[in-house]
Amino acid sequence: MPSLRYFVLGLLAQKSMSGYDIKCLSKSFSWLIGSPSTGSLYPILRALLEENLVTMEVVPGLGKPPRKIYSIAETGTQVLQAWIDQPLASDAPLKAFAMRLLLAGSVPPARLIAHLKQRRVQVAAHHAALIQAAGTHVEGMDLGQRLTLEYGLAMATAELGWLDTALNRLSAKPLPEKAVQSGTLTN
Amino acid sequence: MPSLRYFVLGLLAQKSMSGYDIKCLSKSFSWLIGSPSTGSLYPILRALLEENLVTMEVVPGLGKPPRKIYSIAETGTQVLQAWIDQPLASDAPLKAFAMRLLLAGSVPPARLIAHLKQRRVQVAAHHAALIQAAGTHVEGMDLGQRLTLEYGLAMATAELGWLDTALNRLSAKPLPEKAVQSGTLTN
DNA sequence: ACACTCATGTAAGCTGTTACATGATTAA
DNA sequence: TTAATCATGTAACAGCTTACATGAGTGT
Repeated sequence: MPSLRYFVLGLLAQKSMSGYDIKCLSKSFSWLIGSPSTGSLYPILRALLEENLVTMEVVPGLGKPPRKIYSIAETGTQVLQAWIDQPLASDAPLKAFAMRLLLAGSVPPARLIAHLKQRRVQVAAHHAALIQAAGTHVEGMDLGQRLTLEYGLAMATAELGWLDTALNRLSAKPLPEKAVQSGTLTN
Repeated sequence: MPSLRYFVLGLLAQKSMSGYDIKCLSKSFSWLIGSPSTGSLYPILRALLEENLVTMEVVPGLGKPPRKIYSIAETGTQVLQAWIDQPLASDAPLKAFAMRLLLAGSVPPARLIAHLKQRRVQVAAHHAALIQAAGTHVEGMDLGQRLTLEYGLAMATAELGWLDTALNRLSAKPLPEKAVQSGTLTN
């Protein structure tokens, strides 16, 4: 589960980059994923290099500090694939899913669709659990619990909606399952 | 930033409970918040007790193991308030917001509204940043980046929508007199 | 007989952050 | 000259998880 390690490896699979580049790129998605600190990023890069999962080339900067450009190696792609192939835990947080989503380019289309479908099942389960929680003990719930429940439902509904549209776009055939009403996510 | 510590304290502010109760309750919201492991929960409870932020009473179980019921102490409410009063960081993850939302019962209405407004501003900023990222370099983006961007936009839009409805509901009813006395509430 | 829920706790370890340290280049 | 961006790195530590350990009752 050292997810950052594989996340970095995955980014290098998309494109050869320096540690600094990785920081900048992940900052764009920091709301979902959070960007790694230098204290974790650089040691990870060195470890990946020592294990021969990546290669490194020093590119002297033109009026800038020299940059260490890392590229994924053959062993690295295999290790990455093995990591991506194992499904996410059912209680995986949004962050873990978003991390894998960002690596979609390294995933064969069929597997990508499988991942999204699996996520759909898990989010639907959490959605159902929240609805059930709302039904069983609404009486004894305080303001915080009620607000959080609503918030969770809104988020889950939105995610289900997005997953459905994304799946429709990515796959030619229509979904056999009943589509979720997505009126709540319009704005 | 030992958020779990204050989260536990906050739950005890809502209602006196045992460690086990806290685990069960937070499991209901585990998708958003994640439920603390025993390895963190029980040591936290002991620490809170030793610092006199909570009190403890052993209730012998009837045909069940005895339970240790923790209640918040006066010092605890003060410490909790001080923690809640400081605003969330602008890059605070969804999880951090949901944690505070669950403690809404301990927050005076005016402050709760201020928190939601502040969150709205931050989510709107991230939403705008994603849109801008989409505009500036759509060309050079791979599948993963495009999907993650869409996903982030869908989530941010949904959250903004929920925040707006929640704010409308919360600010509608309670204001017979002037509820606003400090300028920090407005945003 | 076996496994599960209720209920507590500890020890070792992993993952990641904070804060520091370096140094060159460019803009106010 | 002061600060900011680019670019790399380390050491100390915080925070949390995993896995283990205990034990009574309850269900199959």
